[in-house]
Amino acid sequence: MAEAAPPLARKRTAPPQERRLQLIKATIRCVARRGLTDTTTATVAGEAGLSQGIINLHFQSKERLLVETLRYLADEYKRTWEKRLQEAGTSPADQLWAMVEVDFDRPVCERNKLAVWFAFWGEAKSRPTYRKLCADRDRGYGDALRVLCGELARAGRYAKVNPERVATGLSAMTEGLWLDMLITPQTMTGEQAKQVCRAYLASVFPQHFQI
Amino acid sequence: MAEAAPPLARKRTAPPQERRLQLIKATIRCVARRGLTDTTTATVAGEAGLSQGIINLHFQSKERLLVETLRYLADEYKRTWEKRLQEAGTSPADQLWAMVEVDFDRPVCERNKLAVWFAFWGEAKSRPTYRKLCADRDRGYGDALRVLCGELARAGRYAKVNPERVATGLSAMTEGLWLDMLITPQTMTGEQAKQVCRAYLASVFPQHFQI
Amino acid sequence: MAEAAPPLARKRTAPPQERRLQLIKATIRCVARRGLTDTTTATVAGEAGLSQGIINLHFQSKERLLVETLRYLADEYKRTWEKRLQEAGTSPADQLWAMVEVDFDRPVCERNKLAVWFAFWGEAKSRPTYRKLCADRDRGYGDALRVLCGELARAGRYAKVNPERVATGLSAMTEGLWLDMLITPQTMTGEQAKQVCRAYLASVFPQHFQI
Amino acid sequence: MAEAAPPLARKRTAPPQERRLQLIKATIRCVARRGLTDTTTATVAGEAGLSQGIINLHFQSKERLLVETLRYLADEYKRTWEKRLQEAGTSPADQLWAMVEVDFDRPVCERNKLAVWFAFWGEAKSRPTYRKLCADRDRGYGDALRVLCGELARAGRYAKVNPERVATGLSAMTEGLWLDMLITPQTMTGEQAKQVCRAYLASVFPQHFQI
DNA sequence: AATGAATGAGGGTTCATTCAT
DNA sequence: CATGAATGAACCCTCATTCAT
Repeated sequence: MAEAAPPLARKRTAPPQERRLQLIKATIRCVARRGLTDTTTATVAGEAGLSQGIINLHFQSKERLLVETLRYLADEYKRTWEKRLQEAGTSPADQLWAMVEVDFDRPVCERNKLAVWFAFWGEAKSRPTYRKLCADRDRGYGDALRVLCGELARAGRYAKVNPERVATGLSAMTEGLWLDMLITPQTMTGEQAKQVCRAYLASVFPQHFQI
Repeated sequence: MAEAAPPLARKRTAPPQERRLQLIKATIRCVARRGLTDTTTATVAGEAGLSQGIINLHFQSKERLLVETLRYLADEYKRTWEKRLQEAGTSPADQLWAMVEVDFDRPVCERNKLAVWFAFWGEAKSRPTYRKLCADRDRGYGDALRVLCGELARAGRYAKVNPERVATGLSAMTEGLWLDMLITPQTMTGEQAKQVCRAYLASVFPQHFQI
Repeated sequence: MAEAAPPLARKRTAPPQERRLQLIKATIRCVARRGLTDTTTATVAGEAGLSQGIINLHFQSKERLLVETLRYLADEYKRTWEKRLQEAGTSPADQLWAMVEVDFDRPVCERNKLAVWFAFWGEAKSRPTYRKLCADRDRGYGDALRVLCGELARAGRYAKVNPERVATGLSAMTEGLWLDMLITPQTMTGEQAKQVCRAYLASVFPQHFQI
Repeated sequence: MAEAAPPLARKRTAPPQERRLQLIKATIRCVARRGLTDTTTATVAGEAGLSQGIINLHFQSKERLLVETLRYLADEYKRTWEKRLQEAGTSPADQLWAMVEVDFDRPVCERNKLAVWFAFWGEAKSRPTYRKLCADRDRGYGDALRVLCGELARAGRYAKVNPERVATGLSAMTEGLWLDMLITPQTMTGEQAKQVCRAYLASVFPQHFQI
């Protein structure tokens, strides 16, 4: 997993923030590898190379660890697209494409993380806490997409385009493509997924996107 | 569901096939209401109004019950779109639209069932059995979509359209829209979802779909 | 422990009431043998010759088992003195003495049960539930004692006797004697304890009790 | 308790003897407030305002802390009645009454300490160490009582009085009254308890005690 | 002398499964 | 075919104890 080179002897004690992150990353690997139903505190602690009690020491409960893991993913997601958006310049089309790429590049689009997203979505209906965190992530990304589609539609005189619907459709499409990457990784790669999205954008905004 | 007229008092014994279906339906309600991690055999049996041991009696194990539930959903899905396709006439555009509608109409698109799909997808990475069943469903539907998109592309002289990518994108979009219906049901209904898909089809096949 | 002759093969299933009693008796033995702090659900289940989960099956929680055990002891105590009182005839002195004897005869005064009473008293300050049950037992017995002392005081023209105080003192004395039986069983037996009480009664009601 | 004048900021290090006492007092409060089963090393350390590891540092183990706490109570008890006995003059009756008062005055008779006594008695059957300490306390006090009752019986020509039994009964009575103070504090105060004992003594030694 | 992060054995409890009825 | 009392492995969590600081 290419972790930062650890000190020769693993420290017996570490700053809380570091331990928490270590455990969250172990949780992601664990949920990806075994699913949420087979992820136990022992499993996560073992994956982190730490002892049984460590999770309750740092997170009070397994449930809290899971929530913090979801929050970590959502934060990382947001931080990533906000950064890429800044780097993408000022052209709405470039920005829109940058948003698409975020979804299919690291650090967001690792198969482990996709698996974890689906694991939480799978519990979302019955867990308001999860649902809210998922909804927030969605809304943030979706709003940015809507703004960009709107700008593009006006800029390019795409009279018939309903930016709202295009943004919603694009956002949905990336999530569906994640599912394909999760379920049939051998027939759907990040690059292919980008092309599918590009084809969509090309058909909606033909002046700005070509396949 | 037009069940066979029940006797006045609920039968204490029933044909196995009927009991199995009853338990599968209880499982769907249970997983939707409580999530996979909180779904227990007792919970399902209780939801079905039956006794503790009933699941092992009819399915040997909890795991088998879950697999059969997933299989039931996949079968129902397939049966539904095959039937609608037949009823849709011979126009590729009509057929394509029928396929979209299947995804957002009953019996496929109930919020409970969406929740269950996501629950299984959430475990799919770590459970080859689930993954295979999910992949089969996807492939079946996707293939049909590809054929229809191909026919339409040829029929309409949509030279630039890559039917493969359109089909993949459309299929992904419906799954992503399901997620929206699951996570934010108040901002995404089946009708809205259809319109988002229609907008997509209209931009790809403007001669055949209008918004 | 002189249980009712069991069937040759111990029944695998038993009426709930019977199982509960079996577990309560095992709890008494366990608490007496190991103390409340070292009494675990595993310990009790083992003592009863049953499996781990049995306690939660029949009592929902360890705490409930303990409360029911206390309630059992309190009920048995009450039942026992009420019965003895009836059998003791109508003379207040005889009745009073019967009450004393109850405290130092079976089934109430077994060393195991004394140990359990003290175990609960030891937790009573911090557990209102225990305290209430203990207070109820005390009050019931104390009230009966007060009535009898009052009758005796009037009947015998013991002008200076304050029946309330005598009853309270007598009740306290028996509890303190239980402590002696618990802590130094080799120097305090039930018979000796009775004599101590008798000496007390003889000094208060000399016409009715002789040493 | 006239502690040595503390420095402005609480000392981070203190003489071991002082720390031990501090922890013993914290233990008494803790056991009284939460019971022995819910008293943890963390709880005691927190009550003392000190850190997790402090108990093992000063007492090696939790068990030793508890034993030392019991020993502290027993020592304090002995010191207290020995001192009061000295101050009580030479009249056996006065001395006897002083012994009774010790049991219902500070520092012995605080509800917290009563609770702790009962907590240890509750474990005494299964813990020889506790039982021995309790027995020693009892014996010391009981012996003194026996001597005094004997002196009084001879002095007052109480021919029929068995001093042994009276002493045993009196000692038992005070312990039983402690139980009343513990379980139903609103209906039994130290003063009332003394009166109950006084009534007992008045009936046994009418020339020396009046109600 | 004191801290508090870390450990890991063991606690109460849950739950898939069994089996006598 | 159906029940539900019983089992026991495994879960999450607690807590006495250790040890680097």
